[in-house]
Amino acid sequence: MGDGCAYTLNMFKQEIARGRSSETRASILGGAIGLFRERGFDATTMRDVADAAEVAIGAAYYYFPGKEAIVQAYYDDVQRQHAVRVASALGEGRHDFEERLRIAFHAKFEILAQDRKILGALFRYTADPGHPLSAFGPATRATREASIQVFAVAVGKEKLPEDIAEVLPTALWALHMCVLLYFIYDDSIGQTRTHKLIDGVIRMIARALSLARLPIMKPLRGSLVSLMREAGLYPKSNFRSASTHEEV
Amino acid sequence: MGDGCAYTLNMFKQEIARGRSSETRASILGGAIGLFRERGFDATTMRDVADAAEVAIGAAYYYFPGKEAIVQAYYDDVQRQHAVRVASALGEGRHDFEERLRIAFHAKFEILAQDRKILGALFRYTADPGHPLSAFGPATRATREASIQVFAVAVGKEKLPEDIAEVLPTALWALHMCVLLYFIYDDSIGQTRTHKLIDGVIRMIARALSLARLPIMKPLRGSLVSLMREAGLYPKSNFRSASTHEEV
DNA sequence: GTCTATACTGAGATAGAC
DNA sequence: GTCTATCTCAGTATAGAC
Repeated sequence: MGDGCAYTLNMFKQEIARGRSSETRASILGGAIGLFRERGFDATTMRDVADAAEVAIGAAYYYFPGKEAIVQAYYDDVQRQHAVRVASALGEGRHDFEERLRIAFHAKFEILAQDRKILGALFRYTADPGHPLSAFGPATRATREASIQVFAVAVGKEKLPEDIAEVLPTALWALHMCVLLYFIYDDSIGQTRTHKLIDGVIRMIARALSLARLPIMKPLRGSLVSLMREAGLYPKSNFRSASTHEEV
Repeated sequence: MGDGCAYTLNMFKQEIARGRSSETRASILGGAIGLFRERGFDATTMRDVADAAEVAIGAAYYYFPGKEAIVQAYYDDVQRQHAVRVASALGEGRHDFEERLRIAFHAKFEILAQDRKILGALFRYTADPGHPLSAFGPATRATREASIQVFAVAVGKEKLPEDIAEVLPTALWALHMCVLLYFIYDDSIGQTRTHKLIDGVIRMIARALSLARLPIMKPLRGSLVSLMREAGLYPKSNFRSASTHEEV
C-alpha cells in the first residue's frame, strides 16, 4: 500500500504544482471562452485559441486534448458555480418549495446568460452515446450527478409522496435539460421568455404535485415511477452500457 | 405569365429528366446510408461515399452539398415511410385511441431499427438554431410539420377536451423526439426497452387524458395549454426567429 | 446538364526538439 | 512545459470530357 500511496501523493502534488505555476491553463481556457462567445465555437480554431493566450498551438494541446475538452472544462465550471450559487441563495432566509425550485432553475440560466452559442457545441454529442461529451453518456456521469444533486438540494426535505421524492431530482434535471434547449433557441432580450417559462412550469409542477397526493392519482403516480425505473432512467442517471464510439 | 409558365414547366421537365436518367443520386444516397450503417457517419468520408457509388467525388458533391445533406435526405425518406406506414396500418380495421398512438410510435422506431448510429449525426445540430439540420430550426420546418401531422392523424377525431386536442399532436411529436433519444442509447436487443417504454408511456398518457376530463383538473389543463402557447411552442411548431448561423 | 480528375485550402491533431 | 514543424484529411475549386 506504501507505493500506491506515494504514487497518488505524487500525482496530487503535481496537480497542485501544475495548478499553481501555470496560469497558462486558465489563460487558455478563459481566452477560448471569450473567443467562443464572440465568434462561436466552430468559427474559432485552435490556432486562434493559442494566439489569444499567447502560446503556441502545442501548448494549447498540452493542456486540453482538443477543442471539445475546453468547452467541457467550461461546463464543469458552470456546474460548480451553479452548486455554489444555489447553496448560498437557499442559505439566506426561508423559502417555500416553489421558490427553491425557482432559485435552482433561474440560477442556472443566469450563469449561462451570455453563452447560448457555446451550448450548441456542448449539446452536439447528446445523441452520440460513446462520445466523451454526450450529455447522457457515461463519460459525463460525474457532472450529471453533481447537477442532479443541486436539484436534490433544492427539493430538500419537502414532504412528498415517497416514490415521487425519489425520482424528482432526476426528473427536474431532465426538465432543466429541456429548458436548456429552449433557452438556446430563445432570442428574446435577456431570454425573458425562458425565465417566464420556468416560472410557469414550476408553478405547474407544484400544482401537479399537490394533486398527486389525491387518492385517485395513486395508480398514475405509481406507473410513472415504475416506468422510469423499468426504463432505466432511474436510479442509474445514465443509460445502459455505452457502445464503443465510432470516431477517432 | 406565358414566360413564367414555360419556365417552370421546363424546370419541371428537367426535374423529371434528372430523376429518370440518373439513378446516380439514388445510388449515392443508398450507398452512403449503407456505409453510415456499417461504419457510422463520422467514419465515412465523402470519398468513401463516392467510391461506393462508383462515381468521382465531384459527382457526390454535385448531388449533395455535403455529408449532412445526405443524412437529411435519408431522414426525409424515413419521414415519408412513416406517414405511409401509419396511414395504411390505421386503414386496416378499427383501433382505439391507445392502439392508434402505439401504431404511430412503434412504426417510427421499426423504420429506424438499423439506424441508431446514423441518428446521432442527425441530432448533432439540434442545439444550433441556425443550422440547416437543427431539428427545431426553421430549415427543417416542413419535415417537422409533416411529422406532427402523422401524430395528428393517429389522434384522429378522438373526443378530447378541445384545448388538449389542439396541442396534443405537437406534444406527441415532442415526446417522440425524447423517445428517439432514448432509442439511440438503447442497446437492448431489438431495442425492446424502447418499445416497452413506448407502451408504458402511451398507457399513461391515455390514463392521464381520462383524468384530465375531471373538473379538478381543469385549471391544471388550462395552465398547461396556455403555457405552451406563451412559450411559443404552439401553434408555431418552431421557435422564434433563428439567429444567423455562425458556421461556414 | 452530368461527371471525372486533380490540385488546393484550412483546421485539428501530433512528434520531437529544446 | 513549451515551441516549431509537420501530418492527415475533409471539403472545395476548377478545368475540361461527354
